Amino acid sequence: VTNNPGTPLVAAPTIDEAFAAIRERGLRLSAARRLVLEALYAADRPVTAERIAAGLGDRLPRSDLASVYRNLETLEQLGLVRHVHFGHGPGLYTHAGVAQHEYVVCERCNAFVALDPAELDSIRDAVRATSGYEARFTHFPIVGLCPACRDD
Amino acid sequence: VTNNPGTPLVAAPTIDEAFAAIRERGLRLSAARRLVLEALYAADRPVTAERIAAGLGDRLPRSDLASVYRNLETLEQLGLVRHVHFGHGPGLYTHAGVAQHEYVVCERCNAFVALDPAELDSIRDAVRATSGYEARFTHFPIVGLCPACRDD
DNA sequence: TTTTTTGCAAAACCTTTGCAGTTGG
DNA sequence: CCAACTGCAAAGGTTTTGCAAAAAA
Repeated sequence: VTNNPGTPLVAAPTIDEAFAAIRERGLRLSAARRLVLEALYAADRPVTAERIAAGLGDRLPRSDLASVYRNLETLEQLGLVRHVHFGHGPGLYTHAGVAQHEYVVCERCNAFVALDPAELDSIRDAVRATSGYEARFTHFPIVGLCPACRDD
Repeated sequence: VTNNPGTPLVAAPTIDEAFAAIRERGLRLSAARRLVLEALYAADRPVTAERIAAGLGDRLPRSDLASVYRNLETLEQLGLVRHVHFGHGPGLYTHAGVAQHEYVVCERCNAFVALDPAELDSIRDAVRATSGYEARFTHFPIVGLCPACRDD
């Protein structure tokens, strides 16, 4: 099972479409795997593996952290999950059932904005003009100071 | 001893100015501490703490990893050292004896370009216009695909 | 039934911390 | 001399891996 991250089988899948995609790949929809997706769709914002394993603070059944990590990896290969790194600290995972967001994060207070890729095209253009690189802010976001922190 | 990272006592210090800055703060120029700076100035590109402790592959004496980390932190507080995170993997440290570089890194092959902050002003402007955030790419770089990797 | 997946334990990896002994000034 | 610093060892936080038992299809 290999698939490029960011290349979902289904664009912006609902949770049921995600379940179907798992079966279509010949993978099993185990309780633990379903729970990971349920947590991601319930949180609907980037969350840590730890928090998923804790059932989002016991709103859902708890599960084993190692299995959560394994399932997140599998689901990411299927394009059903993505993860992003906000500065130091653990990675944050989201379901792919939203437009493929890119992020701008505050280095100081961790406040973030999630933007549609199209909104960042002017930034991407500026990066391309300056460096020749094709920037993507889905996995590693733009880091800086939010308006509040900028003014101390 | 506290100082904002990125606020060096001396702008773009030579290694000898760095030595002097340590003494001016009442701190000691121990052998281990000198070695950290010598490694950073010898490498002249971002390197891991591990590699510093290994004497850049035995080009310099080896030293203790924990002490290297402690010294890097101290030196960073003095504004003589900075560190940057290129994707996953260990942090990379540089001396501050160059213009305060900002980085653009390839997510795939790790190739990077170090740019002077002024060169990134158009990018910073685009980020400010899009998000209101004041972007800095010194600690967390812009991540994307380099020209070679973009074309597979 | 058979292959995948789980749960637990252990390890891997990077970084920090505690502490007794050493050293720089 | 004495605070600052070191080296070593141990722990902390995040993620991965090995393996026998359990469960999905």
